[in-house]
Amino acid sequence: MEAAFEEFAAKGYAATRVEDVAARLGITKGTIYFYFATKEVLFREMFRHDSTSSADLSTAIANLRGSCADRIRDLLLIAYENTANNRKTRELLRLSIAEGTRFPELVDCLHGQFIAPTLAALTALVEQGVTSGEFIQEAAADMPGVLASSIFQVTVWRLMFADRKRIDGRALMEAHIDLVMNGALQHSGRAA
Amino acid sequence: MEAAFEEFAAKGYAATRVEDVAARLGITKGTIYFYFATKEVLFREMFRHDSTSSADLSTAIANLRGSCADRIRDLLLIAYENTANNRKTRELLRLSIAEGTRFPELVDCLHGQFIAPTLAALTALVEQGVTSGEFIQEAAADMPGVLASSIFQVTVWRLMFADRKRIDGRALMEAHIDLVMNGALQHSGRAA
Amino acid sequence: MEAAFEEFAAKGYAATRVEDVAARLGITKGTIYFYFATKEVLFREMFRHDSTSSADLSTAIANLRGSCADRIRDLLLIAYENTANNRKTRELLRLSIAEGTRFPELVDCLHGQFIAPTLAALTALVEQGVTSGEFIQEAAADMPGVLASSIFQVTVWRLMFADRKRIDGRALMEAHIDLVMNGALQHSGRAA
Amino acid sequence: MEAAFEEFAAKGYAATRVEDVAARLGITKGTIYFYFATKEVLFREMFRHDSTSSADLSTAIANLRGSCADRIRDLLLIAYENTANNRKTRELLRLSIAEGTRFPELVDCLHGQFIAPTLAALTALVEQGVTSGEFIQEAAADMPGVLASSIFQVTVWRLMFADRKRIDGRALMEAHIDLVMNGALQHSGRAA
DNA sequence: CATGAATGAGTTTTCATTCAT
DNA sequence: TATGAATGAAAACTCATTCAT
Repeated sequence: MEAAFEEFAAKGYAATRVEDVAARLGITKGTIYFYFATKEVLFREMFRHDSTSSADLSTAIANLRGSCADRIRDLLLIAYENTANNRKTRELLRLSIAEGTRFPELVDCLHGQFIAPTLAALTALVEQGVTSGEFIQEAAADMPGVLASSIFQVTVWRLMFADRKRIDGRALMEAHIDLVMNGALQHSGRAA
Repeated sequence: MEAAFEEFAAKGYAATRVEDVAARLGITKGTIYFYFATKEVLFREMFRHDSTSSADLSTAIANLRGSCADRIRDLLLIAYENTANNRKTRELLRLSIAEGTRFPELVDCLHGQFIAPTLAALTALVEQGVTSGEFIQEAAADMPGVLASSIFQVTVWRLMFADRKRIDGRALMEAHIDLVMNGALQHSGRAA
Repeated sequence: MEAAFEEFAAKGYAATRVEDVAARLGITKGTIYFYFATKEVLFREMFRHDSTSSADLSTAIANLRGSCADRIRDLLLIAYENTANNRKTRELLRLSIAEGTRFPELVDCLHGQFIAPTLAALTALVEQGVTSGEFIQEAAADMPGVLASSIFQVTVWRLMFADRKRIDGRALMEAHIDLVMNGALQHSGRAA
Repeated sequence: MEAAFEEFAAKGYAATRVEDVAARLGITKGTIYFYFATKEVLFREMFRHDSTSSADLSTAIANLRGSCADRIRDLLLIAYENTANNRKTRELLRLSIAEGTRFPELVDCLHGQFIAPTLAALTALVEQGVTSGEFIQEAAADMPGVLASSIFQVTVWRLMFADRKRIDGRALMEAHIDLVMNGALQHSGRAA
């Protein structure tokens, strides 16, 4: 019965009433308590369930083809679709930010499911690119973090503004990747 | 009495008790209600007060010197200090994400105070850079958004992990700016 | 659970605590709120229930026998028993007077249940009496109102003085009817 | 400062806030407490003041002229103007009915000021009329009460319905007096 | 005299939780 | 399994009352 997700996502942990979750399912409070000992347990299990059930990246990563830059681009776009552009993941991030102080393990769970694997894959690809001479040496250490940043940006933007201020997430992702790869400065010799 | 900020930031709107806010000030509930009609009013006024009172960027922007790239770098570092690296602003962002559905005007207030001015200043600087030939034409449209993304990233990271997973925000900011300016690819001719 | 009547009748709307009503039933506050959304709803439903549930006059009216004067007398005595001499109705009138400004629909409800039907029945009987020549023409218009007045008087008297100043309601009713029918003046020719 | 009357009359004792009374005077709560020890004292003094300050009937009674029937009619009309048709007295009656259980002395105060004197004067006039042969013997005992009843009726009607259901109080009073004096039955010989 | 700030006991209302059926 | 009634602890909010200024 993890459509409890809808309620918690919409109102937050404290403001959600167990009865609301039940009502959404057309059942009564009592039934919820038959399956979950407390509201907190319900929240935890919902969160764990929803953050675990998502498609994992490993197969996608294995199927990447092309230059490192290409594979990074594709990986980021996949990650984008799975997180910033995926309502469920986005709302889990909202809950992580909102209730993170109260439920740190859940935040770490989300980290382990989405953030860590993505950063790890990026790190691997970047290292390959440096080894193969595709990327400059100095960029290696920070590239994974820098590349991932627009995913956070788009996610937060959507959580904050919903439909009030639209943003073309995919275009921003692509522009971001492009700039990080090629740079914005006119002169082509390396500067800074 | 806007140290109500501490309580709301720590526990969120719904989970904060008016009495806790009072206790933090060494006064009683009744006194809070003498000044604020309801808990909601207290929250709104706290939020508005704290998001308005912050130092504005305008003077900082006026004092920027150097090339466009230099000024952008300095502007972003200033913005970083005022937002991702400023506890109050960071927590306001947490509240915006957590309670944004319930209080959209507050989210928009925060946007008007921090996000919009920063993006506007970045846009102006980028345009200057394009006009002066410092930046390539194609980068212009997306650079402001792309440049700002690491601020979101660092903010969200800190909100989620607090001290559990440290991040060197400033270093990431600088690496991000550097990469966006120069690019990561080895070959110096423009690609993609 | 309309023994909430007792509490509201005894103390008025504002001075009655939901907890008192619960205590009278040997249950707790929460249970009251399980059945009634607010104290106001509880009051409204109690009032409506108690003013509606009372025995209606229609059958009693149908069974009246004798001259118009006799039937009027009997009708008034029945009305007296149902209102001035009926604790529940009396207290509903108290609440109507006390809380009428706040709950005008309830006052009108009481009017529709008790006052209007009684006045209508009286009017019908008086008209019959005039048609049949039993009553003088000039008395017709005002008789219903005049006849009913002692019911108000006795009710108000009891509400004000309870047992501190006793009043023989029925005797006063009968004397009232008798006087209205026959007049108090010695000379038997019609005067003024 | 007995315009506290307005507040208590409008909302009843329990629902009136001391602050409302102060606000009506453009002063603050504290000032009220400078003059009156408690809300209850304020209410009592207001009630006593307003029920005492009214014009007394004694001089009016002394000035009555004409037959007993005429003097009774005039007395009742004067009483009507002073009570049923006088907003202040009417509202005091509302308070007597509403808060009578809590403040019985006030009810008795109102009785002593308005009801008892009127009934006493009526009783005296009726006795004169019986002695002089103007009224029939049998009517004597109940006439005062019966005559006064329409005053109660009109008062209660106005308290309950305000402007929602108008009533011509004076016409009803006069019709009532007329009927009690002359009777409604066609045949002029004494019946019942 | 008058006020405005402060209080704290009390009241309405909410809701997680229990449990007999 | 599921429910609906019931609870009680807690939270929002109210307001009579106090009192230093």
